[in-house]
Amino acid sequence: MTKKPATIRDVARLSGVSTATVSRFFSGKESVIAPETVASVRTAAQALGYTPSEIGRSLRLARSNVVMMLVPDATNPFTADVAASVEQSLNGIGLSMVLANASENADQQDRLLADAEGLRARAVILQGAIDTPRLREMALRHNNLIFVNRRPAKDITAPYVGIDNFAAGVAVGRYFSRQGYKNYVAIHGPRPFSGSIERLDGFLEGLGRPSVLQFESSYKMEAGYHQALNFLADRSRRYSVFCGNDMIAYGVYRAAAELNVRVPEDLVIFGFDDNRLNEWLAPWLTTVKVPAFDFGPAVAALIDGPSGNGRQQSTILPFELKIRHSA
Amino acid sequence: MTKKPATIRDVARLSGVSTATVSRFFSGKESVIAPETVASVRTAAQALGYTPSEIGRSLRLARSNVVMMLVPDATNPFTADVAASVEQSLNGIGLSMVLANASENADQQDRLLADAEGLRARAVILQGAIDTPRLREMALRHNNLIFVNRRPAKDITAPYVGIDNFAAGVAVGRYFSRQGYKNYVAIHGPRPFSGSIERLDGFLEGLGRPSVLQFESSYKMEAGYHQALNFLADRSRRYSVFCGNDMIAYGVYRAAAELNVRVPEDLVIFGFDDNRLNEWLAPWLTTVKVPAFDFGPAVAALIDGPSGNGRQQSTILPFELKIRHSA
DNA sequence: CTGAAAGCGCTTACAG
DNA sequence: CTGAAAGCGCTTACAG
Repeated sequence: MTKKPATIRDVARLSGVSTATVSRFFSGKESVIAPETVASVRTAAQALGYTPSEIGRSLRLARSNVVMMLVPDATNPFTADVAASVEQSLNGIGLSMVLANASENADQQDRLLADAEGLRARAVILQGAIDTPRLREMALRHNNLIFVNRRPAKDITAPYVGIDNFAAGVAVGRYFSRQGYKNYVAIHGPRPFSGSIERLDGFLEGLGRPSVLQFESSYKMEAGYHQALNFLADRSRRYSVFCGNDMIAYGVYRAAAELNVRVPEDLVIFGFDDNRLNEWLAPWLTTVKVPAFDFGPAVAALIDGPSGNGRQQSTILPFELKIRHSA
Repeated sequence: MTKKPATIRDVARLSGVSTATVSRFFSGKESVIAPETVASVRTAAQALGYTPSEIGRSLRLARSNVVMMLVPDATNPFTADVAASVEQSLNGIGLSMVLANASENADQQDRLLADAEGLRARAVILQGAIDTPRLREMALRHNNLIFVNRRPAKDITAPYVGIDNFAAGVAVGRYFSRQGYKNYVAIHGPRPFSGSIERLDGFLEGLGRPSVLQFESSYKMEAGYHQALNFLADRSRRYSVFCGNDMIAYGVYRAAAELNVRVPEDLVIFGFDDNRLNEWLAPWLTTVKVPAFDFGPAVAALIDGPSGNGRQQSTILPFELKIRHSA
């Protein structure tokens, strides 16, 4: 800052009123103030370019208007859409959202949780939480944690917004089984993410638990690509692959393309999320559609109200199988 | 928050020292404190689950550790990569980054600028700034604005980090001209973004200013798709299209696919950014590569130092034509 | 090595 | 309708 910003005292002085009155003006209590006073405060504030300090206000009110969202990977389009949806809903109730990248890394997540405490964040939204001691401890101390897209660990009580991952896995497993696919492969997400395991377990359940080749992978194209190389070399079988998310599926698809493996003739691919890229760049991908834009209102409802004690129940969003070309 | 968080006073009380000493411990002045004192403070803080309030600290120090980045569209993968790069570099020097979506909307941008002032953000990074009165006024009042990827308006003095968009446009124009392309089309980004016009003007310059069909478009797939429909109906010509960014190019490509227009035989497409999706989902796209991951260090260098007065000169990053299949 | 004290920018119950 | 005053959680120059 070149000049230091004007304070409430500067405005009070210039308009010849007390800071209390200026404060009332900026806290939406204009109706209590005499019209002439309102006018003079407004003029003074404008002349000084005054914007109330959120810091001062937060300190006084003992709560900030900042909500922090932790995401495992901000470059994932599905994650970005969920974040955009939540941000919009939050703005609608006067809150700001801060986005931070945990990068699928437990230490990084814990560091950011500490930051959120330091900022006295109004709420912490965890997209794809990793179960760590720090997180458990924080859940004990606060009731402002919201889990999105992946459930909290069993013994953490906190609201969850997202689909029923197990049920979705079951639906995919049943579909595979009905279609008569063979040579099942599951490239699931990291085990520390509860959602990864739920999707996998559901899939096994839906299949009726026959043998399934399992690979653990981060939720990235690169990882899906490398995992696919593990089994695609064997050209004698037609594998049918359930991917932990669409990004993994893109990676598998690319590996197939490079090896001249045809989809779906020689390889079946099923994704998860139905991120917006599918419509434009991967219209061939059969996947589970998760309604990214329904997250915002559901999350906002959990924070709503000045007291911050929105209802604490979880919201289970619907999912849908989107059958397209690849399966 | 269930219980209200512990304060520095609680820790002081429990450990039997003054708040000054606790403060010193948490501000990295441990070396000044007697070892036994350190130990007792540490124990007390742990017992109470104490995390220093960033709000109290910010108020006292009259500066926060928060940097706000405004992006035109967080779901654009290029934008997301630049943001990730900047965030990482900022974290490296103890700063937090807040991401907010201006959504290519002047009013929304101005609202967020006000938020940034309220938060007393250490710096405001504008990816794709829109030239508004509010922005000019703010540039006058502060010296903590950093323009990324699109230059500030001519009469705003603030550092810029990004490529030379005009030069990149020239390079593409020359390439079109050398290849003997005809029926030039430019689908450029919104005029309020200086970068859009620089790319377009450069393109015209490189071409030698022959007639060019021009369409203004937001930087989105949807928009590129709809703009392409304007000229793709005319099957008698082989158009050669310079797109304002890769997202627009994806939209054009989809329109072509739907109309059975072959690329590059019947239609030439040139993108801009070379976002990470190209490697995986659009390996056919010829484009201008902008080094997304070089932005972070360059931006951090402008903020560096506790006084916050990093060198104020701009950084011009290199660009590169990536010739692939579509042009 | 340590503490008492002032003050950062706000808001609000209280009194008028 | 308005103001004086207390206090939110910190840090730091000053004194010891």
